[in-house]
Amino acid sequence: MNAVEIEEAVSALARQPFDADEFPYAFLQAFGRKDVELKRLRKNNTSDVVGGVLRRDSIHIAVAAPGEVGATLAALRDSPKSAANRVKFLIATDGDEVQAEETATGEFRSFPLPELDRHFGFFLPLAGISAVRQIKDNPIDVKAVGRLNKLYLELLRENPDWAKEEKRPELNRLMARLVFCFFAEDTGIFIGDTLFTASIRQFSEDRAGLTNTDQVLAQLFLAMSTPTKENGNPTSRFRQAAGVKAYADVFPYVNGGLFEDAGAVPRFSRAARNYLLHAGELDWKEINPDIFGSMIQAVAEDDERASLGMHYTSVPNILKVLNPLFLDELNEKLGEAGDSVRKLRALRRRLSRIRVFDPACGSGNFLVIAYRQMREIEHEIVKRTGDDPKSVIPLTNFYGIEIKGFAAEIARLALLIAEFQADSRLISQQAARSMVLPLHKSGKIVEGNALRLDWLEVCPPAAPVTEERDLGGPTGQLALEESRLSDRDEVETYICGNPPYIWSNDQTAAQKEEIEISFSSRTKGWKQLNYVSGWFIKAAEYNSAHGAHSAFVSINTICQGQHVELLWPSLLRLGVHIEFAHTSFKWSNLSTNNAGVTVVIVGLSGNTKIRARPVLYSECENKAVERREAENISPYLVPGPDLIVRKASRPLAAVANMARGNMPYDGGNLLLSPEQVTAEIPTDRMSLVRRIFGSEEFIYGAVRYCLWIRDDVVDWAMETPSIAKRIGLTREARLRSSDVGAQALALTPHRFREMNAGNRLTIVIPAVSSENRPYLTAGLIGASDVLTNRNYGIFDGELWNLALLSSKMHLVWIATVCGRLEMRYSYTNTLGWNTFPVPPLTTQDKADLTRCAEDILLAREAHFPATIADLYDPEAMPDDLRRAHERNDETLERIYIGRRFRNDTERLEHLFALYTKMTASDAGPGKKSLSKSPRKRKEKAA
DNA sequence: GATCCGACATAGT
DNA sequence: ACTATGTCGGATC
Repeated sequence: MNAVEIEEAVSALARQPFDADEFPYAFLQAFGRKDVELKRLRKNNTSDVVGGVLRRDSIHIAVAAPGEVGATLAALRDSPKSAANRVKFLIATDGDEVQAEETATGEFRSFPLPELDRHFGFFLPLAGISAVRQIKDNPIDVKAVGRLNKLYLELLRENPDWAKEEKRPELNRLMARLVFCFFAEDTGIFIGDTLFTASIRQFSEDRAGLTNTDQVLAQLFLAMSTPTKENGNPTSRFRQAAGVKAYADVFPYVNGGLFEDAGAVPRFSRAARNYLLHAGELDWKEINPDIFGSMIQAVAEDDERASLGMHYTSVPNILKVLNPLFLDELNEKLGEAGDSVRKLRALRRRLSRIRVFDPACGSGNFLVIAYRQMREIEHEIVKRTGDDPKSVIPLTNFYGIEIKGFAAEIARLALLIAEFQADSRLISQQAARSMVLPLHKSGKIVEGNALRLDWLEVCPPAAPVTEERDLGGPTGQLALEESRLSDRDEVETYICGNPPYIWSNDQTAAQKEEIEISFSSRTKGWKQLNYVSGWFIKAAEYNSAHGAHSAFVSINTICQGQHVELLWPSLLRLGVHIEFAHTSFKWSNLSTNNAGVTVVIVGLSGNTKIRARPVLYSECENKAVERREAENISPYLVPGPDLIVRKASRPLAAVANMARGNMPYDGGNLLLSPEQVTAEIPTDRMSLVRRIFGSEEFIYGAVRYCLWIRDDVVDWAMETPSIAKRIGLTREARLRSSDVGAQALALTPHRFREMNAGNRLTIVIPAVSSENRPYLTAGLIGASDVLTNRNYGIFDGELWNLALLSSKMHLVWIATVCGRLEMRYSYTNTLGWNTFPVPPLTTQDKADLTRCAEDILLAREAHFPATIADLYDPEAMPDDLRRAHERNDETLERIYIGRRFRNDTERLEHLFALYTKMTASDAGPGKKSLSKSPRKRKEKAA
């Protein structure tokens, strides 16, 4: 259940007659507990309080005798079972009053039962939704979205023609208008705090099956789009001429684009009318334009309705972008200005010339937060100078591109609401009301595809702000004056946002084409770029040509592995630099079903820098954010030069070759459990069975077998029916695949896609493994064992290679240049092993390293049967194994520089330097040519 | 013929 | 429902 559904269920419960026996279960049910769970709870209730029900890790709830609520809550609190079962909430009610306590915080609430729905945010953790302050104290956003969603669906049901593409904009506009009207009547923008809802209730009829709500709404909208004599200019068509009826004439002129014309209104069924009135009953004053906006976005999108838009960027994450991008610097300037009126006024002028542009703006979160923060700074300036408090920050300085029409509409509205709220809060309610109408121009939000639009047309090259404001809105006069005073001031542009991430395999043809347009002339590998790359290149182009600065939240792989060589040369060639960055952190917002993705934030400069030193932020274990200054931040988001490690098909250093394991591509038919081996494979065919290792088998010691059938023994293998059957099933599975490569493999169904194996021994390294272990866990498997594609192997290689793989040096290298799965290490031969810089090794070096590798293996063996996972548990790594690794590191690092490295930073610096040297001598003075050598290409063509 | 990747996937607890 | 930690196979080179 999402928050909206829970709100509805809780409201329903609050209205129901009180049933003492059932209430605890009904309560749990309202918070999304499943029927099976409730059934189990009824049978097996461990509460020791009379009338109590206890659910482990969740709640201890009891129905009290009339008037005994306080005593019952105390009993719940004192019950040893509450603590033992780590209960989150204690609740007691007698049917009239409710008392509740959150155990973790001690927060206490007491309220009449019918008001339960007002407090549902308090209990949201019961449903696994961690309540952020704003939602907890202010469930209005959730309620509002739920009710609008109902209305939207009902309107579509009643007016199927409005679901068509060409009608959608009108429906979107209608919803935005309604939100504005609800907001306006609750904030005193309309005179009388129920003017809008009451007018509808009063003047629209409610007869069975028929309402004229649409006509009434059309009248009200007509009034709001038509000037009165006082505020119209002489050419306006005034109310009377426009045919505005008397009951609508009490509404003010609003226009501002939102009410540009009367607009069409769809038919309202009786239910739709009720939903409309019901929505109007909420108190819209406290709406959060950011939260509400991102949630309401889902109302109009079929694919998002299930999650109800809980995937928006949270305010803390938005600030991680905006603060280093420009807000920190403004606050710094504010501090420096002190009480100097001249400096303060200059800073205020600067604020009026800052443009914020989000080319993936959704419902405008980033823009709204940026606006709010800028208003706070301006407010502080005004407090110190005593100047006119009317804001000089025009909404027209806020630009956006959004592909979904409804979201774009909401973004414009959200900015207007944010402005009104800022005026109310920072100046006065009265001033806010007097300034708000008629609405002036909101942010310039363009509906369209950001990768196909010309950003310069959306947000034209910096020019002084001289935009005529609509009929002297709140900031118009002052903004004009200011801009006249300071035409020579520079306009600053900051690009920000959270664009969509789609990896190359999941992109649609259209999306691929968009990437092609931006990248095909820049890089060969554009087909493998993540969709988000499109925003980076367009921002870099804009920055570099117009001195803007940009910062995006992005999937972290943009700064890892192959992406670095695919994307970053194109960016760096434009002369942009990483001005600040935030290293990987896990995406999170209010949602229970958070997107499973790890992100970075990358801030790009224009071709001039505003900061002397770039700043690198990273989240420590305790969630605090560490701030480091650096000479330069590399595309890998580590301090260091803009060095890019490119895939190599052979090792640069004189080390063994590494190949990938073997991909089954078998629908599970070539793989066997030990039981299947005993049951299906006759003893005289056991030579066809080998033990096979994926990452998991290697790390956890799980046992799995496979059919390993060389071409010369296929016929002999096929004699056994159970084996023949498995081969047949493999053929079918491969034929079913949509992949042409897989279908070709159907011709050799006895084979894995590859058949790589060692004759003597194989050095193994898992493709994906936990980042929590102190070393990469390479090891050995036997002569007859084989690998799946989840491992890389050095077949029949010398043991000193294992010493390299097991070293801190290698870990540091892999952690930096290879890709990651979330935070896991994602090892690859071409990026990690073949590029690993190793100095030339003497025979003695190799002998020393071989001994080190043997010692590591011996230390592991001493703990038989501990698995690799046991041995490298970060908390419990055995001392002798740790010492063996220490000796290995000591030996290897002496080979590099004659002593131990002081830390990982020094290790990485040295490795990068060595890499530069090795690639320079390798590719000659022309430096790395992107393509293969001419000779090789010819070979390929032949 | 060989691969890097995943607004992830899934087994445990 | 979190937490921990790696499957699997495809479009692409």
